[in-house]
Amino acid sequence: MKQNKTSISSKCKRSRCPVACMLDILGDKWTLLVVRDMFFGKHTFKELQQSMEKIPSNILADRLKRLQKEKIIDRTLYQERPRRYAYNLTQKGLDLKPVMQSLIAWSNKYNPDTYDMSKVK
Amino acid sequence: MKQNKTSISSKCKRSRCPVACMLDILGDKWTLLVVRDMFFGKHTFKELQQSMEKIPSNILADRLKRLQKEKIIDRTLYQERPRRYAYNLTQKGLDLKPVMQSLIAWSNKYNPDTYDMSKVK
DNA sequence: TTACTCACTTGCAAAATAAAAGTTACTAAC
DNA sequence: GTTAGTAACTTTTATTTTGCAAGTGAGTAA
Repeated sequence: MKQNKTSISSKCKRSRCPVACMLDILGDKWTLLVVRDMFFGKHTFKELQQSMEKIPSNILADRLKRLQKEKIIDRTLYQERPRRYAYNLTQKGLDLKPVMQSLIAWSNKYNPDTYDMSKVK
Repeated sequence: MKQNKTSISSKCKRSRCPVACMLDILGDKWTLLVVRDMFFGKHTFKELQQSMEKIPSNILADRLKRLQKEKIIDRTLYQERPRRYAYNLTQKGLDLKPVMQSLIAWSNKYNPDTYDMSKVK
């Protein structure tokens, strides 16, 4: 047990509120972009690094570790010699789809400059 | 016009992707907690400051300014002498409800330590 | 032997966040 | 009219996180 501030669960950093706990994991500018890319078929470090927002490689490495720790993605060796790894969404990650969809709908509704992503289905 | 990196809209900081643009506004640990509190009837600086995650007052002030700038909330003087202000969700803010709901559902599904928020309807 | 690629890691400056204390406008109590 | 108190912020300073550039290690290909 790490903290005991009148018992906040070990999996919840600030409170037991579902919104707060979700933000403890995904609340930053990059993590959901990595998840988005994986929904769109990007799986390797390089592919993720090349997407248009140009995530710094140290941040990408850090976020991939966090996402693995949270079991939102997993990493598998898909090729020995040379070793190559593929990141994939777990069921927990795939279940973020409704979050992605609603947030995309909101963005499209209020920011006409954003493009259509109807590929996410 | 601020930037012109082969034309990224002035409202989109990193790209025109709806996910990225949403994260440019709401992608941090606190902003959506403020929105959550307003969905639950908190309207004054003090009420927002007192919620259980204990947001630092400078961060709260900053986020309230950003949310106003983005027209997700507005600020009204509800009492002269002494001056008191109330923050309220605009329609744009209210339209974040599906995002909140899906994210709460995801959190509840995968983190059993999070509590029920069925009040958000 | 040299050049190149992928998947990271390291170092350092810049920016954002956190905690505490301070400010302004006003009311209420003594 | 002086002291105490409150709401809504702001300021200061220290700590943490981020961003950029460069570097590393395992392996391939020429």
